[in-house]
Amino acid sequence: MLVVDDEVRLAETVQRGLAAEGFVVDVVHDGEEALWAGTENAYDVIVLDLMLPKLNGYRVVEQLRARGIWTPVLMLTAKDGEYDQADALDLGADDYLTKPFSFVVLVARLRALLRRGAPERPAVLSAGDLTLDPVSHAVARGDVPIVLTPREFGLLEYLLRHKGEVVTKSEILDNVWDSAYDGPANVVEVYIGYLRRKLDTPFDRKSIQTLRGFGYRIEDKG
Amino acid sequence: MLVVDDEVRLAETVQRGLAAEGFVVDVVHDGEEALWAGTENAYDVIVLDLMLPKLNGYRVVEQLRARGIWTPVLMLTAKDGEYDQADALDLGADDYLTKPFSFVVLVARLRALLRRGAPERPAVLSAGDLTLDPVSHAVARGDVPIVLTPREFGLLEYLLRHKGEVVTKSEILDNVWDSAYDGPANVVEVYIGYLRRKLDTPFDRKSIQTLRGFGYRIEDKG
DNA sequence: GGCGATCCTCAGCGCGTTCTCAGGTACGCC
DNA sequence: GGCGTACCTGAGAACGCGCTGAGGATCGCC
Repeated sequence: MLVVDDEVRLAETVQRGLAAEGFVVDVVHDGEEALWAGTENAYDVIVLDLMLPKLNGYRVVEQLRARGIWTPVLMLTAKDGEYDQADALDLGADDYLTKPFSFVVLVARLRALLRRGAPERPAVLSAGDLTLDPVSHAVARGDVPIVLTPREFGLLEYLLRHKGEVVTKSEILDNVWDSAYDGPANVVEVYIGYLRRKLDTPFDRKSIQTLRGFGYRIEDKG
Repeated sequence: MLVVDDEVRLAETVQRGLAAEGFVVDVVHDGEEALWAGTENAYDVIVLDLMLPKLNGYRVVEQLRARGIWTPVLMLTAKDGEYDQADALDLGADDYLTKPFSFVVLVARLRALLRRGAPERPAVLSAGDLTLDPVSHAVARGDVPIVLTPREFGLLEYLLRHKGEVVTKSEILDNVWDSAYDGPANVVEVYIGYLRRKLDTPFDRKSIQTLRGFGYRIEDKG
């Protein structure tokens, strides 16, 4: 468990109390340390103050989620406005607690979070061992990350969202390219070519099938 | 999308968040309104609190299902006892989420529901063990996929859409070939030949029958 | 300004698809 | 069985789709 709070004494108190409850607790005091610690270690839960030096709690959660880290986060907030709570939840926090809080409530909420386990990740698109995470903009073949340009990413995302279906070149142009675009449809072929090069070498796969006269299709088996 | 919750502020927060995700959201605050709204409108998904004035969530789902309305329902429950969740699913809910929930989880679950509910593809055409899926442009004899050219595919699709009927060559020319085509009607014979070769070998079938002087017919038994 | 990354255009080529044609085959009728 | 006609099929030519490499335009960054 990780506790992040810039009020050193409060953090230490919480740490001692949680240790007494049987938790193993790391403590850091600013947003950058929190991000680093949260990225490097597989905590089961993170207690995160909203007001932090260097990087506030919002940004820490945002960054963690963007990196594909879905450790449950309990947000501590000194304010109690509706917006702050909503913002926290929007950004991917799983629960929040308004300061000042009672220690037993904190423990109860933490236990609840642990019981629920890590939240289900937002849908990750996939085809075989090829994965695409729309949230973190990450693409990988198995464990090997693949770097795509924005256009390539958009094209692959569209194909994966229509996995198993045939998509025509004009459908692709309508949905992946700007509506103002009216150049030759040949761009699609070019970008399919780029994608194939990145997705299939050196993996020796044929991710994207051409159906001559119809369009393209990406299959579930990848 | 319909959100039903008697906690007005929470409902509004959820509405705002979902709107930001691109959903169109109606909100009501008690069970009777929910039932009415759910009956009158064809929502793609309903988010339903369990504890509601007038008619609780269980009853709403029950009533909706009894009326033949199978809109996917995600149930929100403040309790987290095993029984409640099981009850919700028994009564016809499609998923549940325990309060408090994180927003990203809600969105992820909703997307999952929409994905699950959506795949109602248009009917797959078939004749015996021969299948043709207009969406994926896939043709198969049993489990064995068959690759067809666009012209062959169009011809087979037309025959299957008139399964059991006799279609004349001129009908085929009018509907499968471009209207500008005015060459010899012999092309139809040629393509029937291509199809037979691909569909019947090595399967030893006679998919397409010739009715001399009238045209062709494809039977249900394939 | 130079440089790299990204996006797009263009022309050439390979090859799959489409269609034509001619000759062979099978059906139906007398 | 013989004949006419409708249908089938193999070969090959013409066409056009899709792939690719080269290169220009634009933009952000050092």
